[in-house]
Amino acid sequence: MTAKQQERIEQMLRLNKLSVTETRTKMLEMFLQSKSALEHASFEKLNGKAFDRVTIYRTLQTFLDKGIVHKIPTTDTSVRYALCKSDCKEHEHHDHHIHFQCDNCGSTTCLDGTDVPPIQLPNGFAAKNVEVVVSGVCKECK
Amino acid sequence: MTAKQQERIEQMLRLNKLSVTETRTKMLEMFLQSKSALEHASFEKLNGKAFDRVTIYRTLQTFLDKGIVHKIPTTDTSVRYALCKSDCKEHEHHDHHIHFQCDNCGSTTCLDGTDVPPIQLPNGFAAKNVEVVVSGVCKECK
DNA sequence: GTAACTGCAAAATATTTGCATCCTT
DNA sequence: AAGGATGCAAATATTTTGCAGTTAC
Repeated sequence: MTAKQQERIEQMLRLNKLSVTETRTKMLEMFLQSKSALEHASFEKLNGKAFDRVTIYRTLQTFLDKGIVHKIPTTDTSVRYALCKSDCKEHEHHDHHIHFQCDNCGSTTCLDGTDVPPIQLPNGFAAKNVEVVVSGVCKECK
Repeated sequence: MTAKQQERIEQMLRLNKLSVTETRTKMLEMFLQSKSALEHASFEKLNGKAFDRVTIYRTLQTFLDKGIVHKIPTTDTSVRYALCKSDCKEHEHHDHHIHFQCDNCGSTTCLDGTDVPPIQLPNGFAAKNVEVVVSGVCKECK
């Protein structure tokens, strides 16, 4: 990890009033380095020293609470997480981007440059958040 | 259950080469009567005789395999199911409608009349299916 | 030093599998 | 009668909780 990245991670944690620990730093490092969304299992099967199962659950929950990561909806039971953009605040997410799930390699990617089109809802429904999950074949697998 | 509904359910099952059993009939009846999507737990907490846990798992999987129901993506771990339109075939779903998840009552609804807008993907990605999940406050809770 | 974080053990939940029995065709 | 469907028991897998020891500030 570069000094710059280390700095960035520490800042993310401090901004959210979280102490800088080894587990949190390494998990955030994984998020920053990964092109696709991560799931609980991603953190368990590390080469070398793995994280404790329980700590992973708790750390992911903390990151969610603070708005550092967001969950990505899936049709399988797996829950996937990805880093939020910098303008997400606690309990106030602004992730208006599209998620892409590859049927071939199973990876989930946030397509940051792609906007979610406006959705027309029936009368009586008030939209607060829109999630778009496109599935198909990703760039790498094509 | 009306005779007409009974007839409809039997037809759904026969069309998919499934034998008409009490569990399947009652579960389909629940799907037909429910305005919102159902989850595993919905079938467990029935007044009166409940279904066996394992049978529910197996029946939902069978319905999925045959294209009778589809899964709805969620950000919590819960998996929800809703009836497919009649033109869904085995392993070939055509559910291009929007799902609405209420933050207040937790219900998930299929908005059948609402179309999914075309999504522009980055180069290299090939879309096969698009899922849109809007969350907010539903008609009933407003 | 204190509060927050982690790791182990164990409890609570959720899901899957095997097999004997029962029901639909 | 035969194959499929169900229900029970038990094996797995997943998630949560409690608590004692450790680390960050």
